[in-house]
Amino acid sequence: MSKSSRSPQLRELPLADDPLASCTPLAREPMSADQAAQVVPLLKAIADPARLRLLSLVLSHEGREACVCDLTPYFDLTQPTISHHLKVLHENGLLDREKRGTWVFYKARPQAMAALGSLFTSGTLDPAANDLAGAGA
Amino acid sequence: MSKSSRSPQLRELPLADDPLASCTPLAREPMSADQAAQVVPLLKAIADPARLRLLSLVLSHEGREACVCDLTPYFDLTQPTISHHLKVLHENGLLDREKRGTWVFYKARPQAMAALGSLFTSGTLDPAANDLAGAGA
DNA sequence: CCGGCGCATCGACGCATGCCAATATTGACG
DNA sequence: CGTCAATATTGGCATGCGTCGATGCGCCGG
Repeated sequence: MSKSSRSPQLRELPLADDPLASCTPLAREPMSADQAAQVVPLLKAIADPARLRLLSLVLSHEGREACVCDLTPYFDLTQPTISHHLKVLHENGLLDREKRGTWVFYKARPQAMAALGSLFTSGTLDPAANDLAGAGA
Repeated sequence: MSKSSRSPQLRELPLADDPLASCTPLAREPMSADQAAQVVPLLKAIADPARLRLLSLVLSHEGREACVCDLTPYFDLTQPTISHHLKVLHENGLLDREKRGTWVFYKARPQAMAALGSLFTSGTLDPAANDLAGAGA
């Protein structure tokens, strides 16, 4: 029910050919538009060089947290821009935000990383790890 | 050497606190701008609902390959748009392109998925899996 | 040889996004 | 209470990107 007119010759391989393709949830079954709409914001959030590095910097920092003044010197960007990117990461549940005195600390959320990793490795999107979307805004 | 003036109180945790953060390459060490520039195009490629679903559709199809006429009916997009998205996925090494007669088949590249997954799970970016950038263009 | 079909390319349009300068806000400190 | 430091917000600008319609190209059947 997928062909248009004259169906092209298909390889009717029973799947389970190479190890990778049969275990990642992306390959288990066609992802629905709703599922995609859930995950894409997360991917968009890390699909930026500054944000990906920010995330990595926070993750590799002591206590997996860092204040803005720790992160800014790593970039050629202005402080408002860094702040903007951190906001995006926060609104998508990738970073927690905690104000301590004058400083604002951003802390990594392992669940978010797990949710992203599960796209490529583990079982289907874990709904428990998916609630991370409710963190921001 | 990272504080600005009066250093805020830091948690000097020796890391290795929870299982996840210490094993993903993003958390091992601060990602360099060059590394980010390598990975970001891949992330951008899948950070789109249509492209993510296309990738999933191909991955879950028989033989992990599909022709355009198989994919188009899943979307409310025009054929040129689908073709454009497939081109993006191809240029970033996520899909292989093979013309068989009238039809063009797009086939998943496991190495690309592995490269992406390694961001969140395995060791640092595998250079062997990274050559996938040279597939397109 | 010709008509149709599958797919790609092109050009244009509108919206989203990254960036900065300027300014506002919040908390610490005297 | 006034000032300064750290961070967030705003507004505006330029670029990027997703989308479509129109069109071009290659392959197959008649």
